[in-house]
Amino acid sequence: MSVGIKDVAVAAGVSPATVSRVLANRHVKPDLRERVETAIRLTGYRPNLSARRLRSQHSNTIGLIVPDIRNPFFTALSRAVEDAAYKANMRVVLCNTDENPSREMMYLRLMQEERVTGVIYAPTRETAAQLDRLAFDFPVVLVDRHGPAGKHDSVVLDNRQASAALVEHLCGRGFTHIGGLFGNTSSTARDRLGGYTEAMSAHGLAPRADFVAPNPDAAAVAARDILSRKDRPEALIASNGLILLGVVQAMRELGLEAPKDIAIAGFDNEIWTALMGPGFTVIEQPVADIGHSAMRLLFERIETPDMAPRVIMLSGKLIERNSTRKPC
Amino acid sequence: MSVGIKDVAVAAGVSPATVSRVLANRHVKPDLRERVETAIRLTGYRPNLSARRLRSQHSNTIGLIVPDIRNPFFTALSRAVEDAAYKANMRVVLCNTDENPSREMMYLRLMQEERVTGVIYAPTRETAAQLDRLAFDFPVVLVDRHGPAGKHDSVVLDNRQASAALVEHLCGRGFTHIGGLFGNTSSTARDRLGGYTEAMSAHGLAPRADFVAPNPDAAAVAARDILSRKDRPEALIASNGLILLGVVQAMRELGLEAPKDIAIAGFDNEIWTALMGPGFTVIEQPVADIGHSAMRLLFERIETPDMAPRVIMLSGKLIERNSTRKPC
DNA sequence: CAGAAAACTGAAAACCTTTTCAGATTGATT
DNA sequence: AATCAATCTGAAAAGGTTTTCAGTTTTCTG
Repeated sequence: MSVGIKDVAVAAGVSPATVSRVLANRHVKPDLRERVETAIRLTGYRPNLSARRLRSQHSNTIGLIVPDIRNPFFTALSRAVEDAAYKANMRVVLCNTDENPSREMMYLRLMQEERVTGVIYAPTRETAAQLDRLAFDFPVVLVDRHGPAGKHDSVVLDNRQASAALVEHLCGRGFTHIGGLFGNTSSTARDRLGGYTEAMSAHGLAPRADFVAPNPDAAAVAARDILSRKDRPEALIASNGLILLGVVQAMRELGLEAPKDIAIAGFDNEIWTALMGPGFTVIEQPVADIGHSAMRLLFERIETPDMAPRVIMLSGKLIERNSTRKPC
Repeated sequence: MSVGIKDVAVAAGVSPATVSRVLANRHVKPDLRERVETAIRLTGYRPNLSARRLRSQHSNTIGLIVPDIRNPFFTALSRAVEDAAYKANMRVVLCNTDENPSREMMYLRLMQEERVTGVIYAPTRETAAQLDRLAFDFPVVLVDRHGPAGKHDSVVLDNRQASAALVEHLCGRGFTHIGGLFGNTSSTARDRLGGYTEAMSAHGLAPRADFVAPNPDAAAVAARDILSRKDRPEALIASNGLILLGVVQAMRELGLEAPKDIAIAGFDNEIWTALMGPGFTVIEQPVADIGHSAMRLLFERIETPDMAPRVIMLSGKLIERNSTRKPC
């Protein structure tokens, strides 16, 4: 029914092996090659990737495992990964874990069954912690989040530095009572917390951090609480774009405005951060760069499996907007 | 090296066929099944999906072809599709076309080679137009956009109605000079234009439509022009979320505010539309529903290949916010 | 309890390629 | 012109599973 390499071979008066070689661009004499190529065109042959993968033992597939593609950071990441992948003639299969360790495990198992060439993966802290106990048959590059101390290839933002930069910025503008609202699932949130705490201490200020599931709704609930406290902070740092959104929502509900009632700073330079209200001060992540770097690391790891693990740390860029202006 | 079904068979003292049957949950006597299952556990066997696909001739893979995953509508759609897919034990491979017909063709060809079970696809108008000349070996469900008159399974918003609802709403609030900024690549934008034009005419009003590539930057450029005209409209409709974003950006640059200087309405109920400025009046699309319906259609088509094509048309929901309040 | 039907199992074929191996051809070198 | 190396080609094996076919065991029926 479907036309295979054999049919092409017959049509071209040649052996299947030769057709295969033409397809793989190996040396076959011009006249034969010619005949095969027209035969391919005539028969409308399309290779069967399953067969090809089975025999050649590599899948041309990379897995992308992220918490939730709806987080704009991961959306942009996935786009970068997909572009790089298809340029290298690879497919991307997409997996959302919802920060759920058991979903993570099931997807990792799936990647194994799929015999993927490699995986790009943003693990929860829980799974990341036992990452070296897990042994994979494929290279894994962690992205946005790291595993146990430098044991795995990874591409992350310099989160401590970025977080500290936010604190510096707020201090520079005269704020001293600076709160932070951090995600509770990722190493990234932890690192941002670390940078925040250190920088606060360095300025002799008392850190005051809260933790929350990294989604707008949960963040809004927490933010409502923080913003309603008697000792409401003068400034609040949100540890990612979704949490920032929750904070903004809570402020709206409480009728508060930045920077008049409280200064706000966060992560992820989503379009709306520039367009909404006063404009929000954020750390911009080089997300396309993160994606491309991850793919590069992956390819290099495939090339040279025994290389020592590498951690690429990219720096964020502080984008100052009016949400952190000191109200006169 | 890798443990296969044969190794399991040996370990269990049984034939490979039996192992296969256990795996596929077919009738095999309890004691054998037991032995096989422990053998599987002991050996750490993981099926090889390529081999399985090659032999069984179905791939458990569905392709998702969208213009750009970064468009939040398609992000949400992909999430819905992925959820449904993995529930049905299928993988999703993701393809971004950038509204580029040649990329569309290459991805469709790829889907063919991948022998996918089916494809969910948001085509450009250009490719959609010749969709019945293309013959695929797999079922295709169009989503968000339709092909030539009801010839293909598809799930779309009732775009004409939704667009008309926006016009009605604006008329009801006393606006008469209502402009529209529409995308220029999709059937959807066309339909929204149609609804807009009709509804305007029905009210004896003159439609005034502009067209633009459906991304924020292009939309901002066009919007700057529209908003700077001497006869700037009293109200402006943006035909999707990205274009709405461009409009908002242009307004900000020009120092205009909704609804004071101009009323704004659009499509896609992104979080920011509720949170930004006055709150933006939009048509909310039941995007998760669209994704699930598409998957359902796909599965039913696989089940019953000869069924007549079906078009599911879902209605949008008008969400009134203050961007369309009549300024006193 | 015999015979028929049903359920179960294993050997081997099949799925479609790529790859290996060996043979054949070509081209270069003496 | 003969030899050697290099290049090219085809036959056949291999990759890991499912499926078919046929044979065996069990269950059911009368």
